[in-house]
Amino acid sequence: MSPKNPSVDIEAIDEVIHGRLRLGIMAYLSAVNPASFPELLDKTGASNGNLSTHLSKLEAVGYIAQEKGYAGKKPQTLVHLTDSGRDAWINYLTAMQSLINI
Amino acid sequence: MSPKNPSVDIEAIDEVIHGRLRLGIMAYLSAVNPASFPELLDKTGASNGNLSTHLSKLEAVGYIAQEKGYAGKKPQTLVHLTDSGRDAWINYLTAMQSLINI
DNA sequence: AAAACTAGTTTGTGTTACAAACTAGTTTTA
DNA sequence: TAAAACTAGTTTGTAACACAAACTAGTTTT
Repeated sequence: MSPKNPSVDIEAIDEVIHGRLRLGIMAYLSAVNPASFPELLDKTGASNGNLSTHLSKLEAVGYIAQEKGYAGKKPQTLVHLTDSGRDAWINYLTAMQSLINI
Repeated sequence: MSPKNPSVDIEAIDEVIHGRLRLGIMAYLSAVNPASFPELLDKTGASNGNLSTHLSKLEAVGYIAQEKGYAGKKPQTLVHLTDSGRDAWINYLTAMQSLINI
């Protein structure tokens, strides 16, 4: 419950998703699931380090899962959106929509 | 854009607006313009200090203007959305929409 | 066998968000 | 008429965050 009664409910915005890069990752995964690390690098334009960090953050809250395997002899991380992540994404969209429409 | 090759243009998201509280401020001002400081406090649920800081940030980039006057003998700051701010808001909505719809 | 490339992770630094503490004036209460 | 409480903000200190550079580790090419 909000302490006041705000008509712009910014508390409803999930900060874990809201961060710009994580938002991009989630948006992309909502359409393409799973996606590889290099694919996300390319689509989001992030640096390796930054992508790695934010994937860890999304994984820590259970919105994605990183499946570390191999494509031939090269290591390949596949990033999956989890059920919980998809739920959170839907909630985020709903919250943003009601905020934007006031 | 083809649904098989979605792109996520996170650069298009205006970070000044994207911050959660600033997003709330802009969203509220897009509907109620101008709004007083206490009104924004109430509607966003922010603390005074935090609201003050973020208003300064929005003012610094020219998205809002703070008109400091009096209501009777009490000081009253009226916060106006500027034309530039309204443009930025429209652009933000557009960018978010294309990111969300992939 | 050295160089270059792929696929990431760790680390260091500047930026940001937030609330607590503060300033300044006004109204109420004792 | 003092003191307390309230309104309306601003400044400041700290913890969290974003980001890129540097690093690890293995693979392929020259």
